[in-house]
Amino acid sequence: MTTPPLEREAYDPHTVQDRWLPVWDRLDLYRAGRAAGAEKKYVLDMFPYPSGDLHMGHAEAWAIADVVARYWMRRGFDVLHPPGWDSFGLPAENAAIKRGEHPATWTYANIEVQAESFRRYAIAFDWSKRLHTSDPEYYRWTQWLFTRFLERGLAYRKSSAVNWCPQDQTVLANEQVVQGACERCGAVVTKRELTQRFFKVTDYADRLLDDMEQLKGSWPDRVLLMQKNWIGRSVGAHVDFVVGSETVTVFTTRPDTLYGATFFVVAADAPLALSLCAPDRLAALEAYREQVAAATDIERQATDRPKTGVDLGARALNPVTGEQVPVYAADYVLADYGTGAIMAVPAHDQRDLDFARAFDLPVRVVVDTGAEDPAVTGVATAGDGVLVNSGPYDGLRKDEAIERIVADLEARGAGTGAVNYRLRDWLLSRQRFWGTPIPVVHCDGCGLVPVPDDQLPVVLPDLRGDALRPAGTSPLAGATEWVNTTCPTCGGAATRDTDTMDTFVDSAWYFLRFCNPDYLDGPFDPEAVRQWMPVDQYVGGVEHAILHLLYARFFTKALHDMGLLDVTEPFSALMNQGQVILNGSAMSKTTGNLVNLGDELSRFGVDAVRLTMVFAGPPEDDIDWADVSPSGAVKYLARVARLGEDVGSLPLSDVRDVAVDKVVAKTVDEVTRLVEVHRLNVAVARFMELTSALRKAHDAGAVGVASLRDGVEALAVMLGCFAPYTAEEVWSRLGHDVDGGDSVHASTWPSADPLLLVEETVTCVVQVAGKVRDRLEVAPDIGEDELRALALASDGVVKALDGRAVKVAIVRAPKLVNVVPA
RNA sequence: GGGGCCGUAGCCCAACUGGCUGAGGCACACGGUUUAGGUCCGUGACAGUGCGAGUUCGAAUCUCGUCGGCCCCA
Repeated sequence: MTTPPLEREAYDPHTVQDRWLPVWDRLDLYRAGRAAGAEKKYVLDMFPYPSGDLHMGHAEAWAIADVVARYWMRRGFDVLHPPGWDSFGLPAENAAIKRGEHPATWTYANIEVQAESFRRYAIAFDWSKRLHTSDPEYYRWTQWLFTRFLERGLAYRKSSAVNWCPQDQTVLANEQVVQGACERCGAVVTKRELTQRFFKVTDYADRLLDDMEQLKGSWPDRVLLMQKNWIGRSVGAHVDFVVGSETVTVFTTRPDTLYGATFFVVAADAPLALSLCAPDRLAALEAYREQVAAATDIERQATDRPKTGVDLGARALNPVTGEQVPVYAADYVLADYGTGAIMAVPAHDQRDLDFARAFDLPVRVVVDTGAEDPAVTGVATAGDGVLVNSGPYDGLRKDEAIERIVADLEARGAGTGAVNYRLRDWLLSRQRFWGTPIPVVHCDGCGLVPVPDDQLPVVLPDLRGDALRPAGTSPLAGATEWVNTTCPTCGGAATRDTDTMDTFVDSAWYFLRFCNPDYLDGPFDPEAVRQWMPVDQYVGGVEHAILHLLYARFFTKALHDMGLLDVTEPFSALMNQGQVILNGSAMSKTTGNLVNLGDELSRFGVDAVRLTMVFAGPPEDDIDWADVSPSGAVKYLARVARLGEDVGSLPLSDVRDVAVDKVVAKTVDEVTRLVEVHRLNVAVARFMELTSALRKAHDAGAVGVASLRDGVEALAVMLGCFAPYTAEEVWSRLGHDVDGGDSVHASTWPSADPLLLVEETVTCVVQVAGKVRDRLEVAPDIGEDELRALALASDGVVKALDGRAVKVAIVRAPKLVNVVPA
């Protein structure tokens, strides 16, 4: 191919993009399996939601992951890097209502726009692995998996007080309620008593917690910490209190404080409060319950909130002391945590103490921590200590006491050691349209009947526009023809379940489907999954630290237990890239604080935007677009292109220049290490230094042409992972027949000749009292004594000592000697 | 209230297990190139590492305190 000469004056990135993109498409460079037989690597970004075109955040995340993917390709690994879309969800539905369309119209149009942007952005995707979760070919298998969970009792229905978003008109999982508000729309979440479907995540609480051990070091610590806190395992005991004719079990982490339990509290909104209440207190309780219903969970749990409650006129029998203590209903105890009831130990729990002081209840110290009496100070003592006022347990240390008391409770059948979790089961049903239909049929005769596998998928009916308006029940209920069906078991009249699944169900297993998205005989191809799983590098925002990552881990473990998967953890390594912000705050359409990715790409070109993204700082740091300089990246890339042109046009020769070879080897060595540990910004800095060094060598007279060519070639290969277009341009300038298949993106990562990395002399710094006074060129393997003698005799040292005696000379051969004067 | 992270030039950020008063980029200044204050090439200036103390032969790096910012849990 004859390439038009590159204009000196203007390096136009768009020309270069237009030149290479079609060539790459034809060469099909990134297909998984190209390096069949080589060790595999699976690189994955958290797949995007198709809301409009790609934005700056996408550009950062994919730029980072693409460097990793391309690096591994250059290193000879067989790399899977697939594109896909998390394409069910509310924004499509809301858009469809507004436009009077089907949600698919908006969704698939956006997917096409994003796909084209990814292509132009030069992400090294294997497009043959593309998937969309809203395709019937995909959600068929989401339904199939749901049925498996159902069969194993891992999916179930129950009635409970659930989170309800009044804006989106649907229930939400606990994980989707952030600070009391809907994670998606921000509306304040309320509670509703509804029958909903759940996944039994709590069955896996221990393993989700314990298996994090194997993720340590390759997942960010803070993500592991957040998951740990979310699961919230606490060890303690269940203790049975008898209230009237009922036995009420409480969970406590402090069974050692049973002697200090001076009252008993049930959650005001729990049904238990009503059943324990004395008849003459019912009116007061009802009034209080109304008040409580109006408060949000955040308000209820605020520590500085005045404690309120109602005396239920009942007594609870403490199984250890035989004491009868008063029973209150209060809102600081939550109905859905533990058993919804607690034994209150005001001396050693701050909230109990606050309540005791408000209601003038006794405070009895049973663990002597050495601190002052909580009844006096108002500060509960939660620390370690020795038991007092505790009958036979007096004098025991806290941990001994816990052990003994639990044993005694168990012996008497009044309690048992227990573990409690903060984690709740995952509420998966939604009252919205654009999601995976729950494949269950309601039959009067047979009850709830799962749709048989051979009748999947249960395809969404064609609803559009106003038919999708949320009304508190799923829009699917309005599709009469769709709802009315026959029972797969008895053949009689039956109705379909009208709820859809949380879109987090779709994304809890997509990484498995990616291994072979065309597989027809199951949700994923066991052979392909065995080959590619687990994901070697997962890249995504920290906002999924709990939600998606917890669900994906749960699915992986559950599928493992079903014998469908070998692995127990889906993602071996996780990287959280930062956000792209502007002028110190998040980009937002509503405030106009926004940079449009398409505009930036038009102004600076793809490579400059990609390079700016990775050069701005460590991948996990936020990038303030106002602080960085895409035009600087443009200039740098133009410099590289010119270097490629100049060096490429030198007459071929075998002459080498060891100095150049050394600089190149050193850069290759360093960049390799930097990319391995994802210090991509530093790697770019090294590229810039190498570029300057090669430029200088070239301008100095171009001896050692072979070294120069090899240097530019190595630069092109490495830079190709970051700035694929410019690198290809340079590669082609060096004489490679890209059109014929010799693309820089099919080349091999350079290796640094170890011999070139060895320095034959090292500069030894000679300090006197910590200040540099001389430098010596010494052999790298110089002996300590020899170096000490050399240093002491050096001019700088003699001068600095000025006749003073030497107390000691610290020698760190071969790099440093520090002479300490007496 | 508890726990964690961070603080390097005007700005963004490097610096392996403490060891050469510290990389790269942006912005800036000067010189050359130029019709051009643009591009390019070159040169240069700018930091003693938030502040205070300690440990050490030696501290950006370790310890303590303090100020400031961020995150998680409660």
